Amino acid sequence: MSMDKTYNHKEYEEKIYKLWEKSGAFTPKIDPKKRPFTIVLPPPNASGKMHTGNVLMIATEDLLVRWKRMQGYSALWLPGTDHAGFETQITFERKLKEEEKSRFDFDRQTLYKKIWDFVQENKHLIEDQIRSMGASVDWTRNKFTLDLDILESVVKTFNKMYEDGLVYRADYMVNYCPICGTTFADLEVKHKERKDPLYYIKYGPFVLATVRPETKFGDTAVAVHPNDKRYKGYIGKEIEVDGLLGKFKLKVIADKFVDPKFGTGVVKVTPAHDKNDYEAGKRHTLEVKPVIGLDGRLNEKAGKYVGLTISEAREKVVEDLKKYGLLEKIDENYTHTVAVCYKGGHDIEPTILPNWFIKVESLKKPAHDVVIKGKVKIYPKWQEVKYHRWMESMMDWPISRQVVWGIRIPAWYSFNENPNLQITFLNKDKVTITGRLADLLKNSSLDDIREGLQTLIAPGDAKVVISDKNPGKDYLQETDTFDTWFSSGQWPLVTLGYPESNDFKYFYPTDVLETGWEILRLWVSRMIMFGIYLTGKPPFKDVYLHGIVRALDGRKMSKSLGNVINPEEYQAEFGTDALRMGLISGTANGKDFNFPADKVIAFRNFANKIWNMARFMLIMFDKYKEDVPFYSAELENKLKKEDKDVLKELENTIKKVNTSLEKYRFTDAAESIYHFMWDKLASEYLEETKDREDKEVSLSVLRYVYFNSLKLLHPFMPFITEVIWQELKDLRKYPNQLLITSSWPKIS
RNA sequence: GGAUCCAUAGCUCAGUUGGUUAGAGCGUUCGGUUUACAUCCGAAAGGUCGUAGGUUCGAGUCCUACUGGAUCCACCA
Repeated sequence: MSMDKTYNHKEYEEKIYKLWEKSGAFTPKIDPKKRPFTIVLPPPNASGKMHTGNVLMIATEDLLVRWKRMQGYSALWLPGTDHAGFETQITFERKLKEEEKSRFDFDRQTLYKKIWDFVQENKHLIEDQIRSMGASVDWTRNKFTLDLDILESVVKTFNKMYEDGLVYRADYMVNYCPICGTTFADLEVKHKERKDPLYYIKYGPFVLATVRPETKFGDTAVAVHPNDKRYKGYIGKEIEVDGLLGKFKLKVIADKFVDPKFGTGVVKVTPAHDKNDYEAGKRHTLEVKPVIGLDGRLNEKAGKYVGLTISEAREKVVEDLKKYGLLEKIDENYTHTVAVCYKGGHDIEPTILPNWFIKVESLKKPAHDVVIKGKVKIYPKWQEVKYHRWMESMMDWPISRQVVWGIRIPAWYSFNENPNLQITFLNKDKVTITGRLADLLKNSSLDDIREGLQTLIAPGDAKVVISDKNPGKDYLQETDTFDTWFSSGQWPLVTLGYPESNDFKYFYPTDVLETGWEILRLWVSRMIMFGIYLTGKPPFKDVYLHGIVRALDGRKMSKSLGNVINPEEYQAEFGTDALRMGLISGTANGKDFNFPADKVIAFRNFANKIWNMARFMLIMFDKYKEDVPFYSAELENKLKKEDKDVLKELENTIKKVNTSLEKYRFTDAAESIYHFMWDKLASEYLEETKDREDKEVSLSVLRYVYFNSLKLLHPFMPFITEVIWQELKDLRKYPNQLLITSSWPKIS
């Protein structure tokens, strides 16, 4: 008898985790006699740190897996980490900056190697945190999104899609961030409200309003609304404009996208740097004239303004417009929303670039159907609407990213056929050189270029070979990498060793995909598309979407607001079990919720409560052990009313927990165990046993009910329940048994 | 502009198909050294369920409008 008065989680958690892992409980066998139950862990960022969302995710999935494992399933929870393209590269570049370096100081393979090392150094941090959370994941099957076998599999899928005619390359108006040097998907662009000056500038016979005077060098038309009487006479005509670079002529077009009420009802059209204008340009076959380069600076078409950044150019252009009397007025109180990239919050510069695309038309229909037909169920049900709306409106998917840290697209350009490749590379003297490939080859060898290659931009009509290997010695590989979601979209397949492995055959399709609702479209929809495309089967049966854990003030956690909650502090102070249970019961139906600090405390208290129940049992059994039989049917005729009551209530609790978990109503399950154990078992029944003469009956019932309660509670609070299970070894029929692999309580 | 969700005790939230005195945790007040636990025990206070209508024998729960808040999508030259 050596239990302290209070439960000290720090003393036990690590030990217990090792006990579980060593026992092999985390590693399910392929057993034809058992039914498989599979969850693939949504891989956290390999170089990141645990945040509250991860904790909720792990708590929820561990709960499901432990429950199924105890029910006798061959339960696999497959862990892994994500290379997290952008995020990691940005983190790494911040590190480089501290060393007064930047990504431009390295060729792409050196940079890749450096990031690889950086991630490998940090990967164990997140993995250790997953361990400390008590996650019963199978570490023997641990994966990383850039593991060789994963990489091969992802590339193979791309090849197959290419052969199936689902891949194409096209010029596209992309959301380009000049600071990050890469494009962002529409979903990754955020809209921010901001006040910017609105300039009214003279434009030939017109005055028009714009916030972006610096793009005027790329204007190829002026547009008005077709019904706008003020300008009817001009439609279809050419006007002459006095510009900062001299006189030029522009066509006046009529298009409904113009809002006659905005400004003066006249709009300059810049197809190369505005989405609307680009679309309008296509309708009216306007010239597309880019004036801003990928470095975010004005190019030679901007004449004397060449080389200025966007903001510098805006300032200078406005100044000059004033000087030449071309600026009519400035509205300083104009508020509009601007597109910014979701990583750094930098302004997005819409830009035309050739990009790799996936045709989604044939993929999205079946992926939509499986949800409509209920082959894939989304919980909570009300989130399903978001899925339908997305599947209805999904457009072709741009999958290329201009970052190094990712899976390189297996496309190859031969130098013979593509002399116009735009190349940037570091030569042997570490000098950055940019130019047409054919020109560069006059001074450098192809090998030097390949060695020092940083980026390659192939024209839209480039001749390309898709191959997982270098097709010949005069080829250069595409420098773009896959969108992270392209590879993680195949995660349930590739982690299980698709298509041939025994694991794949046994564990696929998986059972539950559990994740936050914010990546329903980015990730879940893509997994369903890939799953059906490659195997004919959706990759999971149920999707459970948890809410977002917000800060204590009800707002989203963000570094800039300074309201981020570090889960580790709660974990250290109140214990992992309390933190997990607090989060699990913080929300009932997948809605967003504020971090439930008071519930964490409540469950710490609860942990202590059941701890002390165990102490009480030790004391009692120390006294009466020999006289107390294990509970069985033979005792039934000796039972008193309170015995029958507590047994009945245990049954009800088991039922309640089962049905709640089947419906993913975790809070309901948690609350019913909590109230049963505290209010019924501890406050009522246990008190009654103190006065009972027939200790052999009451203690037998108490032990039976208590142990079954521990089992029910185990998936929610795994550490303390297992600790008690071990502490009470001598009170159990099978002292060597672990709670984690014990059997789930049955209803008689 | 399109859409979704939310509004219940001081705080954070439950309340699943409309059905008896609306619940929990935390907090508050009062009282407890009963040998498992003060991270405990006992008791109490506290809600016209955002506002206004409607459907119904009956509405926190369904419908309409409004007010306030959150979020998503699209877009703003």
